[in-house]
Amino acid sequence: MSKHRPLNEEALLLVAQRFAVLAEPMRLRLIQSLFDGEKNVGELVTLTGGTQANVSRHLQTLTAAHILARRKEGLQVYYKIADPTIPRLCDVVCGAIEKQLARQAATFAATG
Amino acid sequence: MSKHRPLNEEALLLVAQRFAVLAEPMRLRLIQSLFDGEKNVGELVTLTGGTQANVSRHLQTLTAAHILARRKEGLQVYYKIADPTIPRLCDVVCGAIEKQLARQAATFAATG
DNA sequence: CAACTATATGCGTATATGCTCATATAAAGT
DNA sequence: ACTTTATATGAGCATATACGCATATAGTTG
Repeated sequence: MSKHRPLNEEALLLVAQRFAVLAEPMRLRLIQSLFDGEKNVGELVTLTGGTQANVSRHLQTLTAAHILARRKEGLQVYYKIADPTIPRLCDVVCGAIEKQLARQAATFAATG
Repeated sequence: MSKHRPLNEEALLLVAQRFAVLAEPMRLRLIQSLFDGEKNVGELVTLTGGTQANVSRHLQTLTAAHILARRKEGLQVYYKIADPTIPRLCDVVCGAIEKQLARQAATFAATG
């Protein structure tokens, strides 16, 4: 997007959609819970504190976006992070937010 | 988020909010238009094809998120990208999408 | 100060989407 | 086949937000 030629409308929508998928706290919780390896739905329900229905829905959304991958094993369904760029993406955003908060804290300390 | 300890609820909300800001096509168009330097609202209206009111609102949103910075010069207001991580962020997402589309294309070609 | 220009904003509406409850599906065990 | 367990999904509700229209504000020029 910065190194490349300007995106056409279609590509732009895809980028927006991808950001939208990552713009839900519960989905971020799920992603975070999966950073240390695959887990089944029940485990994710426990870890995130969400309801089973809601967790299942969000897992659907993340899988449809090719961010997670599904693996069925008997009654359980195991999910894992399928998109290797996700951790980097999250790191970049976290870094930006940390910097922003630090700057705000500094400004507050200086002028406040 | 991956290298760091798990985020607390508050940080998680901030990350989600930041992704949400980037999840709108018009805002991505504005960001894209600003990759080659600052522009005023009128120029951005022309470049993006949006209405003045809508462009102004989205610029507000982006500025509130500290993604853009505002500079007033007479009647005009100039905006520019203030967050240096934005281009990288967009590149990461674009790269992921390109890979995904390529993989889908390959699968389609292989299996018919 | 009146007219004009550039930008911002209040308000109403339409749409999208997250959440819950109940129920469906699928797989396993008895 | 029936029951139990794990996961998915349909329906309805509540909320968020993008957009358009009209208007307000700020700054400039005559």
